[in-house]
Amino acid sequence: MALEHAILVSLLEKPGSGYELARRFERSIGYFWTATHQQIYRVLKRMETDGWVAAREVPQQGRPDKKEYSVADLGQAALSSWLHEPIEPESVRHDLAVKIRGAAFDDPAALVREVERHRQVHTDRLAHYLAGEERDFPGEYPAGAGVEPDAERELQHVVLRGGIAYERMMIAWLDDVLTTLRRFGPGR
Amino acid sequence: MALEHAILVSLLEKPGSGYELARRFERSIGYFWTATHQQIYRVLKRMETDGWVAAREVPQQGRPDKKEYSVADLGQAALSSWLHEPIEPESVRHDLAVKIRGAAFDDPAALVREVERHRQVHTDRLAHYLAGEERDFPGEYPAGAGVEPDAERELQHVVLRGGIAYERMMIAWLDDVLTTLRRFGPGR
DNA sequence: AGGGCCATGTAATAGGTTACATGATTGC
DNA sequence: GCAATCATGTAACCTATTACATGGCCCT
Repeated sequence: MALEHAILVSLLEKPGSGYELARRFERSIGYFWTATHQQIYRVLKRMETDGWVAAREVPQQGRPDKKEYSVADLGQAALSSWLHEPIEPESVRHDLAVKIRGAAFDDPAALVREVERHRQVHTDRLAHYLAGEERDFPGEYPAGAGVEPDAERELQHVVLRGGIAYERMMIAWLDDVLTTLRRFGPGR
Repeated sequence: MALEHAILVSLLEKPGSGYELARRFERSIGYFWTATHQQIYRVLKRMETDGWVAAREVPQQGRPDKKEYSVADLGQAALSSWLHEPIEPESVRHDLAVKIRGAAFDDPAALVREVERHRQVHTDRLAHYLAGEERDFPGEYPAGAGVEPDAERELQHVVLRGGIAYERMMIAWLDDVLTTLRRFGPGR
């Protein structure tokens, strides 16, 4: 119950078309909330009907025209009231944890490759986050250094630091998993 | 596409009724995969029709009879083939991260309470995990000590260690978030 | 000529949530 | 007497995924 809100945040950061939003949901905001273009177009249409966002036709040369959406007053209000709600206890879905527990009833060693593959994905993501941090927040430290604070920037940065901490934790844990799995020889 | 598999793993660890499964999904396996009783009964019925699980009527005194489910050969095979699939890139849904980025367009300081509440939830979960670890895996170390390995036990333990690492990471990150939010005075 | 990107959608299906429903027993 | 726990389900609705569909431009 919050794709709408993720879209509002993304459009406040920068107005854009459904297509552009779909691309953002493949990177940036998409690391914290996934959505496909089909979903986005559907929700965007409803949000327009409800007056949360306003569309502006932007003619383009050499490309199809696009509808650039931006947040309307009603959308801003909807976001604000969502931010003030105390809800959501985070529902989790860790396929890999289920697989690891399931491996006890199959062949634990057969999971090694799969876990290694996941480890690689997390290593790549970490590298990607760190590169983004160097690019967008160079020379900044968590505690700031007397510079006047820019909420949008700093909050984006703290979320990014969360992503970095998550990837580091995952890599360390997956190493633990690999050590554990390797204690069980193949073909058991 | 894996509630079935989570149920199979849980039933392999210990056969049980739909009700009992629903309770397990509130703790233990539920920390990695959430499901309500309605969902479980529906899926369990389908799994029975498909021959993945077998039900046994267990008469009880002082309580309604229950159907105890256990994994059938077809279910075991289905689990095995799922374990050998290389899939799933983990779809994420971090409401809080979206909220934090959204707070830049509202009142960052108003989020402090919400984040503190989340921090408390994670602190409680960590304490709960650590208590479970002391109870179920006393005196064990990640690298074992020459004892013969029991796959089911050790894999449960490594998953639990993942939960512990996750909660610790979250607590540290939420502290970082709080420090950042507090840099923006109230009523901005 | 073919593949990839830009741009927007519809349709069918699967999965998940919320609300409603029933009924017995145990403990306060 | 009332609430909680055990036990099982149905129905309606909302969300999300997968497949299908179109069409022009740009680059190799």
